[in-house]
Amino acid sequence: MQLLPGFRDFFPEDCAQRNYILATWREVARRYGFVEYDGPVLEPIELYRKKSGGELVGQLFDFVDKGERHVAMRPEMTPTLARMVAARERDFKKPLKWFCVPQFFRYEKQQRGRLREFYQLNCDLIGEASASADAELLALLIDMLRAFGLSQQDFVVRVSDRNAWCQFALNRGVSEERLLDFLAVIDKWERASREESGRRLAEFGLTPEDIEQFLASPGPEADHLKSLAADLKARGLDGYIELDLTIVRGLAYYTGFVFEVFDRAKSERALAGGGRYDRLIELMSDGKLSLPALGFGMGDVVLANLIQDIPAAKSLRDQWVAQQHAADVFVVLADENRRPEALGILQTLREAGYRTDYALAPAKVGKQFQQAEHRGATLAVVIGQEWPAVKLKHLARREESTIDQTELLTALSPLLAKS
RNA sequence: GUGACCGUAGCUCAAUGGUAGAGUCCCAGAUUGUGAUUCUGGUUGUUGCGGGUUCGAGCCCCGUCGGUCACCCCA
Repeated sequence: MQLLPGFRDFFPEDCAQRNYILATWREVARRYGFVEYDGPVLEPIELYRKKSGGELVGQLFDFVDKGERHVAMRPEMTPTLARMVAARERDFKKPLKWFCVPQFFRYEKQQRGRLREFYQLNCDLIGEASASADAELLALLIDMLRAFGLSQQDFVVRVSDRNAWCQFALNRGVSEERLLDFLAVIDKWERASREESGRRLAEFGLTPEDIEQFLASPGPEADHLKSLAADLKARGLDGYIELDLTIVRGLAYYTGFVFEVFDRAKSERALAGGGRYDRLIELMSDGKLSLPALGFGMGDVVLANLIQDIPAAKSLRDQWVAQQHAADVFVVLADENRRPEALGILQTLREAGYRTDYALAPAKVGKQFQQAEHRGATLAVVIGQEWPAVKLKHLARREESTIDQTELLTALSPLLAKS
């Protein structure tokens, strides 16, 4: 039996690496005062038809359940979040700072950095319309990536503003109904040829020169981004962002400020992306409630690739993983006749909270030390003929002492104190 | 969904159309109570799968499944 395409087994090492990412996401989000929430993995398909539109609907893992409901595995969090907020908005003080680390499903052809199943950190800030909220979210995003050992040399946040383009277009006579079509041309600007873009722009009475000129000197339409940059400069984080108006993003619901994160080497896909969606909650609540909101998503697949590529980030991760797996104490049974005493010690150590391991089957002492080494143990306790005395050995320092077994716990604890 | 390339041991890879191999990993040993290195021995394949051509196919042809990359889009 082979795996379904785009799905993963997590063997212990993979699982530890995944958990490292999830744990770091949670730690940094909480550092910024965000609280965790979650929702169902399965939703009625209408939830996504109503909002996501276009691409995402075509990528749904959907089916009809036994109650003949048409359902879909969640491909993103924002619709669920909007529903949750709309349902109990009055129970929470504003602004809401919520995050979650859900597993998502999208029926796409898999490639590097893109699977059919993945984890994604979602951070959303709801109920605050000011630019300071935009800056706060960007600071969180930047610190999040820095927590993985990534630096200014490794990634860049490209920030943009859809409103700047909307004003630009309206000032030049583009009708309001055609704004989304116009944004789609800008979205493809970097990937399409100049001729191709020119042909599309002609429909709006514009030329590539108009676009190039605006990109070079945006004018007052981009003032919002300037105050954003000032905020980040005060935090010393301005080196991580770049103004790039070619960022527009595909999703239809973004209303203003938008951004994407890329690795500097450009060898991976986008690491994260997000922006403002000030009208979405209103749409999801059928007009009953209107709250400004913004958020971003960061997937585990591209991030894991980048961590693997950047030595500093890789070494941080490996350190974390090794520490997760390491045993504190390994009990070496040097004399089979002392097995009952050894099991007693083993149990005492475990009840004291130490990660303690031993060889299940009788084995030579040398082999048991090999196992202790392999388990990353800090200490070995040798139990044998000298009972009731035992030997306590610090494996890395290769220092051994003989003590009475009743003194074991007091002798152990200073050696295992975390530095 | 479209196109190009790829598919050999758990992993990394060899094998002019002529008996499928190496390294690594794993396991067991090297004068009966201490970790490394080393040495010795051992296990592993319907060559992704199914057809076809041929005296003979890992190799050539077709299909299929899976992977990689590009398009598309995004995490």
